[in-house]
Amino acid sequence: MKRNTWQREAVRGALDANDGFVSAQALHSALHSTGSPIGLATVYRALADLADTGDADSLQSPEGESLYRACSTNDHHHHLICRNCGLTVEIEADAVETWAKDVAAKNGFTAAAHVVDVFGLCAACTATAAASAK
Amino acid sequence: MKRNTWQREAVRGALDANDGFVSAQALHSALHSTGSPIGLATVYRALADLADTGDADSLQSPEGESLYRACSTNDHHHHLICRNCGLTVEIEADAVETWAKDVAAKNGFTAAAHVVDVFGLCAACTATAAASAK
DNA sequence: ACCTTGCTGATAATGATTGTCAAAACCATT
DNA sequence: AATGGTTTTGACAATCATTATCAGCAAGGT
Ligand SMILES: [Zn+2]
Ligand SMILES: [Zn+2]
Ligand SMILES: [Zn+2]
Ligand SMILES: [Zn+2]
Repeated sequence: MKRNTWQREAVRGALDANDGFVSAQALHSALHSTGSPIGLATVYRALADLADTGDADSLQSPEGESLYRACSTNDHHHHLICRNCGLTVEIEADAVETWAKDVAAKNGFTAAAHVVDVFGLCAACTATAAASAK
Repeated sequence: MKRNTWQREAVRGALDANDGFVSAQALHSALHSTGSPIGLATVYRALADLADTGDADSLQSPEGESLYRACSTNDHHHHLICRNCGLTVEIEADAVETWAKDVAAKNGFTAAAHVVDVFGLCAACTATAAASAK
């Protein structure tokens, strides 16, 4: 049976309080800074659970770290992520969905899944970068 | 200045000899098994170089490992990868390219890059899986 | 051949993630 | 509210890929 613990709530809450994708380590730090004594391993476990049940999305950062996010919908969708501040925009892309399905089928592949993420600099970070570059 | 060493050639050659994406570790093992005394750190460095110069493509496996591949073209393209045997098919997707550019621009993002990969089971592996499942 | 300087490789260090396991927390039941 | 079977936790060790060190080697220009 699956039990309810304050630790799980804490992780879920911390995820919700965050706009963009966060690493397990970052989330653990954030929780600690608010006085929570939650353990690191527990944060990892809670995040893995949330990802399993579809309550959170996860992806690999370009550096290979696992990042997690609580999304507004549990429907399949993708993300546009600021590589500087982590700001994330959820995006739908029916065109990409059908394209992925087609290209897999045309090549005889089954059980196809896909990874589609766009990384960039958000408007705010772009402005900051331009200012500091002068 | 950039020097030519047999180590670099060895890594490039080993990459070429391989159909799909490989990890640095796997490539190092493969080289060792052919009697090459090349060092692990050197394999990592050579692969990073090849990826930098566009002579190799790299991506993060779903498990977070960095994988490399020598592609037939150095033009921008994506991959359809068998998650069982590693067979890789290079795919172009102009539609996806413009979509990625558009979605970034429409949200005020600059310096946009994207990660687009399709994972599945190739025809051969699908057949094998079906047979053993019976 | 000589010299300068980039390259190599054995090894240590790093850093994220997972495994361990006794103690603590849950929760249905008494 | 106390009990007991089970799950979860958390401090810490263990993994595992990747990177940093740094002294010795070698590529290329002279
Ligand atoms: Zn930003
Ligand atoms: Zn999709
Ligand atoms: Zn296959
Ligand atoms: Zn592309």
